[in-house]
Amino acid sequence: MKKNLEKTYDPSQFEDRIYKYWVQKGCFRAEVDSKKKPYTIVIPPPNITGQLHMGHALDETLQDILIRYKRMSGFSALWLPGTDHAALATEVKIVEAMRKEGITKEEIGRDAFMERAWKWKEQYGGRIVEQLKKLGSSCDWSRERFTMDEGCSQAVKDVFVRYYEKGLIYRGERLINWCPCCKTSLSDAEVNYEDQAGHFWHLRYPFKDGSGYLELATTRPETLLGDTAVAVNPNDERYKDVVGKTLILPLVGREIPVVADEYVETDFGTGVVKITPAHDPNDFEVGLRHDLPVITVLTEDAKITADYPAYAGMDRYEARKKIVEDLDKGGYLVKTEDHSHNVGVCYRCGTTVEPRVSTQWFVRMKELAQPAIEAVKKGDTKFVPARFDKIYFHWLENIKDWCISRQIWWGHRIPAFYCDECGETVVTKEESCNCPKCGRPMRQDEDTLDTWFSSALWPFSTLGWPDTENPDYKYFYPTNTLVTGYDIIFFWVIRMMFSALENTGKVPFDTVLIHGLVRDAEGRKMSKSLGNGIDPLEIIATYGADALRFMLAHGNAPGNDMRFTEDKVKAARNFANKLWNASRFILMNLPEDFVYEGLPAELTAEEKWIVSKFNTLAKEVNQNMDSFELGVACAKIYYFIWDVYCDWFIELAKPLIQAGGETAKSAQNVLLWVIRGAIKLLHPFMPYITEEIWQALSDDDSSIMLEPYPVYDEKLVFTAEENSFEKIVDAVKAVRNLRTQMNVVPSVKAKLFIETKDTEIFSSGILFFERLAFASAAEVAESFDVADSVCAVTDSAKIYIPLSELIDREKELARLNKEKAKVQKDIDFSSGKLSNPGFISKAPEAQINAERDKLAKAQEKMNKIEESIAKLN
RNA sequence: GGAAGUUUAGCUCAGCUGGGAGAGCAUCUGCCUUACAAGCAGAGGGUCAUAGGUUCGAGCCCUAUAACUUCCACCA
Repeated sequence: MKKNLEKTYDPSQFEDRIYKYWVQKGCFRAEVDSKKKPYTIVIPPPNITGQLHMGHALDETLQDILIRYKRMSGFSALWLPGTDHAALATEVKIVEAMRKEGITKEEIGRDAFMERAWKWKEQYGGRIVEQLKKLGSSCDWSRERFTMDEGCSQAVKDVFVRYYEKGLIYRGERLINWCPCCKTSLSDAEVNYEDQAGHFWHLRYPFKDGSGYLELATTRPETLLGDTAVAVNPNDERYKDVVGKTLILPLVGREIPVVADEYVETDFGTGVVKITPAHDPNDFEVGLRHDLPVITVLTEDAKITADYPAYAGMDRYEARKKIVEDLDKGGYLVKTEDHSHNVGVCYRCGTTVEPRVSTQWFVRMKELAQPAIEAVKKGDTKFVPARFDKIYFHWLENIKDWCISRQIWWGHRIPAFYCDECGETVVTKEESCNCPKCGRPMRQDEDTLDTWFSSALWPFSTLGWPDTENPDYKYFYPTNTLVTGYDIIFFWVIRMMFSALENTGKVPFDTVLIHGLVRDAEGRKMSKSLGNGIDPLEIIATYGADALRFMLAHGNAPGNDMRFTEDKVKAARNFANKLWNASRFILMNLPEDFVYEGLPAELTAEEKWIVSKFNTLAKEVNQNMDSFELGVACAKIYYFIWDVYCDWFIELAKPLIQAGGETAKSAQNVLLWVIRGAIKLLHPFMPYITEEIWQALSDDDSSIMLEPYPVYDEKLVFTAEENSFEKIVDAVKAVRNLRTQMNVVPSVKAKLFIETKDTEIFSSGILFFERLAFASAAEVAESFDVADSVCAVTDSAKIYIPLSELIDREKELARLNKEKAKVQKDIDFSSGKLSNPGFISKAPEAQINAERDKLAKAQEKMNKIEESIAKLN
């Protein structure tokens, strides 16, 4: 079995090689297997425009940990990968690239543009996938999907037609969010709000009858051109008399009414609002209530329309300036105030969104939202952590209809056809169609669908739906865990929920594991504009994917943000190095002809000690993993490997190996058994190093990925009597501690006299004292009388160290008294608790017994300390 | 305006259904002990934001307060 490991841990030497090995061996492939339970994760498909960032790295790491854990735990575990066409984001990038070449998309036309876009996809779409592989992601690449591949596109059409036939989709003229730069509509979720400094212009509109003016305030004077009314609150005493009167719109001369509407706040501004139904969502609603005309004054790129010659062609901000000027000249401007307000911007290009009236397709949300709310209320789908269900409910309960049509080309074209002759509309899955009324060829809708419309179907469209007999769909759907950041609950999780319930009748997943953001060391969001982003690929190149993964998983709780610091990655790399060297030590100390036989039937006390600790670890790790406490599981494995296995058991094993013969052989088998188990537990977190070590420790080329995950084993539970090695550990610690306090350098060895009732255990541990407690020799007896010595005390032993030349009676007395005070505190605490009638009568029995046990041990220790003090006096 | 989160050692953060506060980094002391100085052995450091309450017992549960962060809505 002996294969050597390189002297230093260098992940760049093996990570890529191992990934290839896994792929070649088909380790990631999930099979439909009726003998196994399925476990499915669908990847949140990264955009084809994307480059791997820390957010992806965290998201993929968590998914890979889960999928590897489940795969090793005997599930048929499918992690289904793929990418998203990212309609608008991609189109923006392509248009940008074309602009540099001096071409516009209108010039080349739709077909040529699509050809170019597909080429772009071929060129860049694979990049992010290759980057995912660097992380060690164990996706089933044979099932890789794309939101615009044939199957997904089919599902999109199918759902659209289904919704249409059920009346869940409609087309209509509404005021929608419009990006004048991307020249498309946006859904509510695609608008971000930011604070902008602006002005508040107080204007006065004259009454037609010459009876003076009505003063109002606005942040957008340029929309005055589209005003069709002025509104006041019906309960506002100040304006009671003006309701119903007519005003003359300055600069335009249009006659507009004063209407009364509850929407107007009496105590904001002057209590008078100009109403521009075509360019403000609230005004639009007011307009509907009062049957006001809707006058669009801005073109699709936010310039004043030709209807207003004085301003025609001016950009909205240019027009604003000019109109304010003109208002001032005309005596309509009362004053200008500074005012900061929230402005909606396009989530892709950051341009200020312009509300605009246009004909769009909408999904009727009320009916769809209800089952999605109920599914989470019933617990069919759970959020981890649970608090995120509040955000989910809040959004769904206040949801408005979803604008799904986009005026761009890259995406799924809306499967609706219109007859230019008779105005008939047909929605169909067919590529083209003729008018059912007049028989003429129909014209397909020019628009495409919101990119999230196809993402919403991802959990089932990727598994073969709408073919509900598809074996993958039948076996792997519904999926199990969805892992994503809290920032896309609205965009994606909610839409998957209602889409799945409506179309498949089932929730798409049983658990949504939410993680936070990876921030920079100062806690700021990583962003391109700040330039504070850290490239995961660079970190991988320097420290290895295992170190990055471990860092991302370690000590992070679900839903919480984390800060990225290189120090944390270094700590993770150091841990990998530690494990690497421990493995190297084991290999170095195996004889040439060694054959691993597994856990020996007879175990020594120290072997039972480590086996028992490992068994407990396996139990806890499984529990933590099952409840998504990955960070906790990770920390426990770290602690076990470093602080228990390396710092204690390997040190204990050294003298055993030196002893040779059966003692050595047993120790070597236990060393191997535990490390093999430990790296299996660690494998989901650090897949590469554990595989590399596994293969070095194995005779064949089997993969650790295919090993069963360690679980708690009842047979490895020992009695308290058998598990007494902890007493030696305590004693060694006490001796070390004492020596440090006495400033004894390690090179000074001393003989130990161990006074204890547990003579058998301590006798068998003598060699450990020599090795770990700087002892030249050790003697064990029930009683000693050692002159001129200092004394280390535990609850089970008193250890005399004759270091006469170092002993200062006064100092030793002070030290023992300090120790005594500490133990006295323990005694007071426990006895106080035990003499509390409330505690005795109400606390669980196990708790009481544990307290009694603690008290007994403390008293034992106290007796020993008092003896030592007495001896000094 | 509504909601959520955070507040624990100098820094970054864990702490599972309530049972004497933990890690990493940093600091201090001593060690090149034949796997590892990316290391080993020790040490110091916390009124768990504040004030109440529930409980035999509270970092954890309840109420209020404060500071910070985020999300949603949005008043022209």
